[in-house]
Amino acid sequence: MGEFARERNRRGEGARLRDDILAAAAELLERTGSEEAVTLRAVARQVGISAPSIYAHFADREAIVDAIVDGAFGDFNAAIQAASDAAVRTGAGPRARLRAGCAAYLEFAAERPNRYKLLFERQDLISDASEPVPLVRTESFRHLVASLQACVEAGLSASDDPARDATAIWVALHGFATLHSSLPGFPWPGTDAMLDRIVYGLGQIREAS
Amino acid sequence: MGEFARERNRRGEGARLRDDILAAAAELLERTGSEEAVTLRAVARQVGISAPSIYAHFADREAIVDAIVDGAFGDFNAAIQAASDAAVRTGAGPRARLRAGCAAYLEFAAERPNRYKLLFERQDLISDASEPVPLVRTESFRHLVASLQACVEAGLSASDDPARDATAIWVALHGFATLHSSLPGFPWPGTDAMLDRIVYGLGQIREAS
DNA sequence: TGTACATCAGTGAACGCGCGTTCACTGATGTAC
DNA sequence: TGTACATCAGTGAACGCGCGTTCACTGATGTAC
Repeated sequence: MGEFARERNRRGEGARLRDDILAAAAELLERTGSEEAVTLRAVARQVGISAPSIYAHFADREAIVDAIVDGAFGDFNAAIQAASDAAVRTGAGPRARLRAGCAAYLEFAAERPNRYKLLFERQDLISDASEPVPLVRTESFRHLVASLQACVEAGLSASDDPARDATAIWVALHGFATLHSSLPGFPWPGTDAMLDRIVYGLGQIREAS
Repeated sequence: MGEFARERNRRGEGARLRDDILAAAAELLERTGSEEAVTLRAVARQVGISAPSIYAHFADREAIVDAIVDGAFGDFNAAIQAASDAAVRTGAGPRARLRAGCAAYLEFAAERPNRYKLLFERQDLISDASEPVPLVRTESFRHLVASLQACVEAGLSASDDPARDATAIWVALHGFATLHSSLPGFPWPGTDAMLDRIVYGLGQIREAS
């Protein structure tokens, strides 16, 4: 993944280049913050190969970005699931578990802001309204709904519509995540305080007594 | 603003071209949803002039986008202020006034989604953290804080930190506005119900009795 | 063990495209005399 | 009232750039015999 010469793969290991291309493209995207910056030639430069070599592994430029998006959703879901599971392992109740998942959401977005933006801000998603959304893209939302539902069942939330209130939590998390990284000059309240208001206020949950 | 021939301005009216260029660029941006689509040549085609003619009115490509952003913030602030004023005129209290402003926020974003995105999603805002933010860009937020503060003073909100809770309302509005237009295929709850949850849940306001 | 050869993992040059920007220019329009 | 001319509102050709993509190719590597 250096900028210069690169050793040719041994025979049978050509597929390794595919991973190098993806890693370079992801790095390029995270660094520049622009999907347009992921050009075949820029990726090739980053990997240390010639541009046409990419065609052995990806049909076109769009295929690279698609692969990054799929990988990003996988990482994103895994991070949230891991935080939620960790909370359960330490004996946390439904309320703390819900909050832990939401905290992981914000943490992922804060650590890889441009990768996060790729998940929900791709404008070509608009035209895809006809075909069904891949499950991997809604996994974390379904997890959020289930977490809030568990709070309701445990008598911790007064929500009469967990799907609606989970949606409200999601849009607030998304708004905070994107604005917080886009406008660092804004006088932001602390992330913990914001998280409390978003999770408890929108989840209709009584705060810790 | 047609795609073809265009009558030359009379002498002394050359500045009219500036307005035509801005209108064409704004239309182009709203239609394509991409800031990159606002190229000098595309704008020139839209207006019906040659590309170099633009240099008589704008220093470079960036200057056009900057002018659009300033105009968009002006329109945005005016829409929110107008809705808030209209509520006051019909005898609404602080709670209804706050909600009316937030409703206008979502309405503006729903009607001109790409123009709205330009306000808070420009990546070059990141590097501007050093210089102060123009007042026009924070006007609506200050209006939101004041509206929530008025609710607190009227005993309608239990908020102990209106600035923090106004920020929470803002990020939720922003998240809903952007996601709602980006993901039309998502099973969105009604906008009114979402608005109630966002404004009352995050503003710590008792719902209408 | 040696060698011809098929295959793999790429390369380098070239194409046409749209872009921002520059430069010298043109032709209509108003104005000084 | 007539006319020379300065100015205004643009134009058209050209530049170099990076891009996606194609095409014919090359040279190392493993394998069949």
